[in-house]
Amino acid sequence: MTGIRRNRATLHDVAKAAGVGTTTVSRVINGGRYVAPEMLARIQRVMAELDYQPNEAARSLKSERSRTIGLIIPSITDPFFAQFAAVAEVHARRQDYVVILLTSQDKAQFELDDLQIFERHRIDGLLFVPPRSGTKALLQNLRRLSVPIVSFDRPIAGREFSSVTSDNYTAALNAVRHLLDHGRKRILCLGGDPNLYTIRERVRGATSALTAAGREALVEMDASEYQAAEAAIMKHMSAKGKVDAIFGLYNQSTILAYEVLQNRKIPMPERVSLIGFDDFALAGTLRPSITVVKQSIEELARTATQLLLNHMAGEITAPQQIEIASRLVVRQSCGCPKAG
Amino acid sequence: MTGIRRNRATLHDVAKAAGVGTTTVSRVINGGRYVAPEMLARIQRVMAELDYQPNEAARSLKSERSRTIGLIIPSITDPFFAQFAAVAEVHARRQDYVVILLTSQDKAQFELDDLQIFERHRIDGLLFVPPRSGTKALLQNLRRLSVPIVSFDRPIAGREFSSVTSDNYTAALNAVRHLLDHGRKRILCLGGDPNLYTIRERVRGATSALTAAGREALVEMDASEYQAAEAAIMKHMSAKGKVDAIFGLYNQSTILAYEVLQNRKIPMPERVSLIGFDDFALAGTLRPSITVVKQSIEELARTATQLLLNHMAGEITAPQQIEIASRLVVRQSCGCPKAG
DNA sequence: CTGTTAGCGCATTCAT
DNA sequence: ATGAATGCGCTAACAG
Repeated sequence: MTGIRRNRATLHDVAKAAGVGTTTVSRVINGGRYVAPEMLARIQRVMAELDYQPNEAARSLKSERSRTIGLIIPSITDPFFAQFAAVAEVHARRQDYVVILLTSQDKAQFELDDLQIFERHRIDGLLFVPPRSGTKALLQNLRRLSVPIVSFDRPIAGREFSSVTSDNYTAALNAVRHLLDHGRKRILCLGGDPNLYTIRERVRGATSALTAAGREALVEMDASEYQAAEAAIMKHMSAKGKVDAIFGLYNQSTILAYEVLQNRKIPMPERVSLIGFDDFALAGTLRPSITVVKQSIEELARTATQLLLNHMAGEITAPQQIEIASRLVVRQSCGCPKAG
Repeated sequence: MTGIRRNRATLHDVAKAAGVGTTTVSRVINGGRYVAPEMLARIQRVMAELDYQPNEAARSLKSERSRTIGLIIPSITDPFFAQFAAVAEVHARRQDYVVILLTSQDKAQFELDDLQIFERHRIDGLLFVPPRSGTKALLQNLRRLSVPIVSFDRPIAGREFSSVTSDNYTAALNAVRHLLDHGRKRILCLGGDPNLYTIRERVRGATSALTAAGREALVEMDASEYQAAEAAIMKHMSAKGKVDAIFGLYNQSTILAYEVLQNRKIPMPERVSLIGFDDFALAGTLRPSITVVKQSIEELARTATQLLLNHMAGEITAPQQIEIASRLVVRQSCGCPKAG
């Protein structure tokens, strides 16, 4: 539907109609302090009558605050980032900020483009997921923005900006320990982009646990497609030291591992047990249900947003690196005798 | 990280540094028409040197266009709406629009709040999912916005605004026919909020198919929790005319139906077959895999966004009601002898 | 407590 | 093809 923009009432119109100066009306808009109660009531009534809505562009131009927070995530269809966006929106809104959403497809160039758009829109703060490979250009552009910034899920090299991440290392270490405690000896870490900070940390954690237990760290990164996952798994199944457990480094590889084991009729968890990093819908519904490392997305997101808002309010000035603990959600696929 | 806002270069600074008037610089920003080639190059160089980025607030104030599109969806964590948001963002961006995301929790009051926020930000167009119950206040506020509007997934009463929806009625009708073709005689339609347009249409379509076939329409709307779904299903399983098929009216009820049948060890699809409305991750991975009605979300979203952009460009003025066809994705749960 | 005034940065007549 | 001048709607001194 198309609509002709009517003549909207301006602050001046309100002032005139109420028989007061513009300052007073402006004060009412901004909380009504130092305004006589009757005056305030009158002006509010006039504003309602005229359907007055302040023009944010004008406010922004004058006040140098756009009441806007920029959000850059790789993709909004990834449930992990979607939940981040959801939480950020809610908390930002509580402080009268509005979220402008831009996605980066995890591409460095897109991310730079996004930053430029945000520069033009003069956002007051930025929440963002850094691209796989942080370039020097990225750092430059972040500085140029000259607003508070908090990175999410992955830190930015240099500790120059605040970040909120999961305890990928520790969580992976604990997950693998859990498999070792089940008596598993040959554990395959499967899948994930090795350029990703989170994946690298998880591999590092898993490797730590394995070497500490005197076990070999088996890692196959290429498992983003069913074929590749199957090849990787079957390679290790037919080797002399057959694997007896798989640690899925992220959602996709966990699900593919599950499918491969199902299709190959390899008993799970009896013959091969499975733990995945990241919970997912239906992880508890599949048979066997899948044991996973569950990140506290809500807490991650809330922490990041609050930290940003604190920075924006000037309450915190030094950059902070915050890590949020994940927990193991024990289901059936690891070998624990639990119900689904 | 906190940052002090540096003195950003303004259009005036650029003009001065380039030794030209502000008009010429403004022309360069807006496409560079009617500017001598050398001049254009020089100004662009100066802009780059000064890291000049136009202030959108000022442009908006002056031009009455914010280069902003408002997007209201019930929730960003719902994969259906997330994909809508993703597609909208991409297409909006191509036309140099930025998307401001607001969620409504499917609450009428939130939606009104969202509209007010958008009114202040002077969005140039609105994409939105109407709340369950459209009030007259909603219509008023939509009109007051006085910008092009396209509703998504659900129409707005009155055909006053454009809408893009799925062919819920027809798709449901076809799905139930498919079950009837399999020789199923007692089909239970399960779950969904009866206040939702989409659900009502699906029930209507299913009912149509059933009555046309001389079958009774069995409908149980209360199945949003496992307990309720189980009670509803088992009630119809133990009745004298046992159900032999279930039509899940939306994701959640389909999944719950699947779980109930699994837990009760009711052979699927032999004893009871299942079709769900809406595809979902792992629908093809579960055993048996689930046959679903798959909406063309990408097409829905693209159509809605393009329609809005067309309205905004003034290329289309009359409101349009567009319906996008869904298709049946045949897997195992309906009884078809297909591989998973 | 309240009004007057002066820009914020830009797009746009209107000249030239 | 270019420049000077005006004002978009609002906030923030400042004066009262």
